[in-house]
Amino acid sequence: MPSSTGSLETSVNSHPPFSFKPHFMTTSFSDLLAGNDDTQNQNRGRNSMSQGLSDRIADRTGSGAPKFKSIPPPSLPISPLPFSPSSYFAISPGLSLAELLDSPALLSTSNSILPSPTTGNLPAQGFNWSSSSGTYQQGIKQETRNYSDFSFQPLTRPATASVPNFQYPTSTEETLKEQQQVWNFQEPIKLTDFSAGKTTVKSEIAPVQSFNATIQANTQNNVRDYNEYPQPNQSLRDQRRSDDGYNWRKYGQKQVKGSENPRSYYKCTFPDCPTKKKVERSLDGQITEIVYKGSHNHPKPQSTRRSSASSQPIQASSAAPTSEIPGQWLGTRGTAQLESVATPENSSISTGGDDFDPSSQRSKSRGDEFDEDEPEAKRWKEENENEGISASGSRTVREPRIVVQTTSDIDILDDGYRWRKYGQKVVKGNPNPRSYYKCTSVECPVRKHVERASNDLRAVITTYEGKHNHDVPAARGSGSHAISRPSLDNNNNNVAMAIRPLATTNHSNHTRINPLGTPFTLEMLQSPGSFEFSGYGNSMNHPQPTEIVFPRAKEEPTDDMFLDSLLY
DNA sequence: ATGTTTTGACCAAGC
DNA sequence: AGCTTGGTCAAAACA
Repeated sequence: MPSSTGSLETSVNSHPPFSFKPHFMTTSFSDLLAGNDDTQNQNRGRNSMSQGLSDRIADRTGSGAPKFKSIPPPSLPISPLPFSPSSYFAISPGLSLAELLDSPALLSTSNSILPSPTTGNLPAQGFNWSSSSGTYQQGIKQETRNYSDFSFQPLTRPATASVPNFQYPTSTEETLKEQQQVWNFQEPIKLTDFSAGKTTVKSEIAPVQSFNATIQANTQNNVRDYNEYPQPNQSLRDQRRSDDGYNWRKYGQKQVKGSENPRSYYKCTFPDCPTKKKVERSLDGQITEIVYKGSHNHPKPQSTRRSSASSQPIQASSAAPTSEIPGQWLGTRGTAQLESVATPENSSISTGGDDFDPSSQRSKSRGDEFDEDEPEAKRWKEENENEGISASGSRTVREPRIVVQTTSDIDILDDGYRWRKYGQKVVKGNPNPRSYYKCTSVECPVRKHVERASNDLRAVITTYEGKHNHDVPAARGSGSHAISRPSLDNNNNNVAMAIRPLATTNHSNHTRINPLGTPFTLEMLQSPGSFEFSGYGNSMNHPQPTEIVFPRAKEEPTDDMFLDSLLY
């Protein structure tokens, strides 16, 4: 292995604790629990920054016109971990599960689903993850505090429910300003891996917190008129600012098999930072997939010259944006640096340890960083809603995938079993990579692979092979998951295929962490134990380190049953 | 002068 | 053992 591996292993260990801190409300759960004033800091920062927003915009654009798509979505503030990480996963004391379930956010139906290419995502799981507490979380603290400081803090305006605000007001500036603090969590985020990261295996000290997160900005259903927003020309400088805040150095490019899109390899330029990312972009320059690996072991550079501005080609076409980048990249004419968008932070997911320090520049000023650029919420929304926009306003179907892969190769997919990813391949006839997983149980022969249908990116095909010779492993920190769910054995054929057509409604921005609203699909009926929720909207998948477990739809064919299981 | 990108070559893993 | 493929290196080119 390259030398980089070595540094990776060492640096990762120093990573800060992982935290997942959804700021569904003005005050995050964790804040409510711990009285963390980080949010306050953030809010202050945002407020202050919003004051000078117009000025900054004017300064930047020269026209005063806001540039909505030129800048990465607001990175989620990553707050320090002044207390047990478990609190990050805990539901506010005053908020019961029932309340959560009753909340509009949870109960609202949304058909906006977007499957992870590798796993279906059950929004509920994401919710579980974010809202649960339990032994697993403690385990995180104990075992993996050195790794990822994972903070998930969508800041939203006050809400009655503990869910991100997915609604996105569109027109007025006031609204936009207001939305600056709103994180439109529309992308299904799958967080599947919290197991030990392989990058730290050598250390043999403490398993490192890691996770796999797949963020899919599938927005084809949320078509918005491109002309609906200002489309100022974007200067190079501005575009350079449109990054994830980190500096990346491109160290390679490859043409991967099965895809005509070249893949670029980037490393974080910070000394000894193990973070890498792969960016795949289509021939027209649009990013089709971003895969992050590892996590930053340093705060985001404060330098005005952020990341790879250089690392990403800038397509400045003032007249005819031919290659709009999906999601946030598509925004302004010209283009974009994808990476920025894709960065876990921007996605409200951060593997990096940066920002964990409340006193860090980032923590304090993150809001500034983005707000000064533009209304984040709007941009974010657009980015998520739009898959691609041509100069004429027509859209292309884009489905950029943002995958945070950290170092672990153990996945706990949402079927309750633990899976080890042992390969990924692009098979003939389907340009979409197929992720191969093995059940991690000893001597269990079951394997499965997941791929996105070639003819319909909204469909995910999950194929199972073999039969589990064991029960569903108890969920870490809970076990309820395993308990409630019948083993795959019960009806597992040697080979089962689950095809999950994704809903194609136009309500992605309404997507919520809503296990109930997710349509039951063919997969639920066919999948031998694995029901993978997905959504265009918010969908976070998470291993089962949570106490709140949403049973698989397959097993809970009805909402009532589902609720019952949750409220037992 | 410095840092980044490009790109062909090399290496390792998987089959 | 050989082939394929993905990931990385590193020198040259570029900014």
